Amino acid sequence: MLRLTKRTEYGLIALVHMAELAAECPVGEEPEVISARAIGDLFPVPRRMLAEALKHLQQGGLLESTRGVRGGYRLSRPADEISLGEIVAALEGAPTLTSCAGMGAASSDGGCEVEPVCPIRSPLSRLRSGIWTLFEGVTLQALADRSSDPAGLFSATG
Amino acid sequence: MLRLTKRTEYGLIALVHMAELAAECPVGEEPEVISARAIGDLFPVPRRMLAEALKHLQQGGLLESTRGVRGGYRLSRPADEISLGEIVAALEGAPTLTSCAGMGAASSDGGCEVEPVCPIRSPLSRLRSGIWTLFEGVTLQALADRSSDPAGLFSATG
DNA sequence: CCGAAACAGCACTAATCTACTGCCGATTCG
DNA sequence: CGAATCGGCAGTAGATTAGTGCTGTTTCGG
Repeated sequence: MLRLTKRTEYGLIALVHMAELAAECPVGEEPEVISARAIGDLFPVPRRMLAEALKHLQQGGLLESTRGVRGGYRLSRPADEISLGEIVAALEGAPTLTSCAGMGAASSDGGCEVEPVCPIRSPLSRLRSGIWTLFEGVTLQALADRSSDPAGLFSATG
Repeated sequence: MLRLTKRTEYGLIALVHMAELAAECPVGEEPEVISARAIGDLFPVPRRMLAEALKHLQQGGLLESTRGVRGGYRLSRPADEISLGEIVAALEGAPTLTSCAGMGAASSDGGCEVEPVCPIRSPLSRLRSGIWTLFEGVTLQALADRSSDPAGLFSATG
């Protein structure tokens, strides 16, 4: 249905919040970590699901985690070096667009019956690239910057 | 999961085929209609699902249907005047991207709990527009033109 | 040393959506 | 009148999503 999952939404909310925290932090200093519980208290999202999203983001290398009683999460990089593409990829895998996504030669899973004669395989692949490029061009910084004008989101790509 | 449905895939396959039929047709003449059965014989797709997709496209105003024994479907407009945005909208509704899609004031369905404090509502709305713009910029003609280079799909937008 | 806080990993359930099929009515050609 | 075709409705099985619970491991602080 061309929709992001809830987990991705929750992850984005957390990331945007962390980006704002980092923005308020003095340059050169590492911002404090924030726990899943703390984020869950700020936004009315299911705590457990939020933790799930944060875990995925950590595994994707976008967040650093600290364990223990004063532990929590923190952006592993500046917000302007994290792309929406990476975020979505970490949270729900690379956008596939179609079921016959990227299984070019390795279509041994008995997948797409249409493939040998599929007239939309190539153009859809290009479209997928287009969406991917769009996502790559949007940084977490741009998402977090609420003061930017509506066109500002895509400033990198035009 | 940011994926199109099978119905949309089947609809696209049919549309691309019809665009190719129209391209082979002498200028000024109306191309012959083609039945769901005929398309189903050309591509290994479930006939019934294909018919479903074609019905939606007809209801969306993208196809003209003729009933009866020699009936079938035909593009209601030239292929270069049909955008992928229209196609997707007809087949599976406008891209929502998030669950709290476009329910700005009319959020009486008890939907998004986060909405009052949601930090990603606005940027995601802009992103949705971006994807929509991308889809609007791709014509059925471009999808059907298999000889075009990979960059050709987005020639309209850059 | 011990307990509380927090991350990490696993399995499970319920609801929703998707893919697909079948049937019957209406229309049109021959 | 019969066959082919669109048109509409309902129903089923599987996959995906959303959400919850529990247990283990790490770390801080007393």
